[in-house]
Amino acid sequence: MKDLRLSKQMSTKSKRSKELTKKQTLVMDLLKNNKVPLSAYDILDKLHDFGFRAPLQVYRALDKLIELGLVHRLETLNAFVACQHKNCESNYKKTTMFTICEMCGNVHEFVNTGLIKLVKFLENDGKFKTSRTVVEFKGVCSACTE
Amino acid sequence: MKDLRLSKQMSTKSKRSKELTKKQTLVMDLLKNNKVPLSAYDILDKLHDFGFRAPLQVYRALDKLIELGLVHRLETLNAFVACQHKNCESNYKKTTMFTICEMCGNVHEFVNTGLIKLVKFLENDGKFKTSRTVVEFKGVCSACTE
DNA sequence: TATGCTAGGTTATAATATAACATTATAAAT
DNA sequence: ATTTATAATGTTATATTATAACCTAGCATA
Repeated sequence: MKDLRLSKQMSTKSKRSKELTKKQTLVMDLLKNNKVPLSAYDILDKLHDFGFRAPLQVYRALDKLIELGLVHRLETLNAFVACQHKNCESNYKKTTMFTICEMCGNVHEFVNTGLIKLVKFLENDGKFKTSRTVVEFKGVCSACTE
Repeated sequence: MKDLRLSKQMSTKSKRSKELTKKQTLVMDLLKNNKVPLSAYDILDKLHDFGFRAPLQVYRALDKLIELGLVHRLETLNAFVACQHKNCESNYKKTTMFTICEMCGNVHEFVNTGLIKLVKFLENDGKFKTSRTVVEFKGVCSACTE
């Protein structure tokens, strides 16, 4: 026989910490289905018929998704992509890197241990306590070079 | 006796490749005298009495200064700083890194060989030809941690 | 039921950046 | 000296990105 109380607790916790709201899910799914980054206003346009009527609705959903590590913001594009890892859970959530092809717009996300070491070095040295890293390589991908 | 022709040639060449225009110099000097980054509109305000009347005048000067490696754009701030090296001449012009203190606004620019190696690795591998790197560490500097 | 918290709705506006087009200055070439 | 090409400048309008302010609703729990 099920323990309803525990079950309820868990579902509550689950709802609070993991489940996305309807709007958050719409934005997440849209980004997952796009290889290239989308701007907030791209998202607003594409989701207009699903109840997004104002930029703030998009930005609020994005804020939450970014906080959860499910989405990353590309600073050089003012645009957003779904995380290409298994949700950037772990430590690397804020230590990820991107190549951004200026020809085709494709973005590749990767992790590099050197960067992580550098962040630790800065902190151990007492110089700088990093809360977020932004690493973006702009250039041309191999497909577009040929 | 001086060779005036040569002298003239040199001054010409100098003018073309190195000397800044009046407006470019005004922006450069302003940035050099500010420890913290300035936005384009900060610059517009501060230089209004020196003939800057529209954003485009600021952006054009900035474009040139950035092209020359005298100024860097901080993507996470939409703001601009004078280069802290000897003008980022060499190879490192586009491979520089920043720590940005979110408490006091101070910015520190530095070069890291690991980053340069990573760029070369990406390229040698045929994966990605980088034209520009953006590396910004957001966090708290040592002065603000105490 | 009261309380607090998170999410959502809406309007207006702030902040950042560029388009388009006309004019001027400069250096090099003839 | 005049022409030509290039870079810089001036100006107005507009595009793009992001947030403020304020209000309402749902939901969990004390």
